[in-house]
Amino acid sequence: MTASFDLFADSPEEQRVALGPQAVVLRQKASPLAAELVARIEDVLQHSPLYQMATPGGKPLSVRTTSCGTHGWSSDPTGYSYVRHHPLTDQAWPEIPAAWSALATEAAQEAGFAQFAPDTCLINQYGLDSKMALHQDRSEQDLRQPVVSISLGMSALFLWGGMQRSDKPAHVLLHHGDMVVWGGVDRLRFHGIKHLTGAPHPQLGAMRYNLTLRRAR
DNA sequence: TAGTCGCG
DNA sequence: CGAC
Repeated sequence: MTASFDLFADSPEEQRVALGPQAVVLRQKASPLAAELVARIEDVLQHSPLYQMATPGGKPLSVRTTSCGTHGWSSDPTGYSYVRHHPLTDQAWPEIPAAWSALATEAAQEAGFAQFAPDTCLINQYGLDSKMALHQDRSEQDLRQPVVSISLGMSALFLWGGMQRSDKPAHVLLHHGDMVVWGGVDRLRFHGIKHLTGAPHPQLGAMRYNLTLRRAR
């Protein structure tokens, strides 16, 4: 079931936007918390450098990616999977910053998913030319566990689709500090990012980071 | 097939 | 929106 209209997040007082029975956008009022989240990105990237992945068919992704947690999401010629080591450094992924996992657990709770304990966080860095085609998150072992996505930096146009790739997606503008949580009947909804929009971010410049916290195992 | 193209 |  796809929304028949576009959702535009232009009212700052709006805290929650329902995307489905078990999917919601949570917007933070102020951003001291978001600033703290941003500060931890630098820590993680220092030990876990961004790199460019490609689809199993060999098409490069337009985002740069890295991970933290016990597992990291990976795409390579053999398919999508979770791996325990950074493919370039061969080192174990750094720990998920406590501020990130605590916030993800809290957001999941808010969305109706109790005791969410992420073991992986995918970090996607978007530039002005980056986008993400419609896809499903389905490499996780237990699909009863939700997905928590945190937006930082420039705003972006989020595509919220249906259970089939051809379903027409709703458009949702995501801003710095916004979180999207989805699970249950909405867990396999197709989603993507059309493009960045608005002004460069004061701290991050013409960049957006998306933190996707999941339970891989 | 987490990308991109070609057709309408 | 199907096809690769």
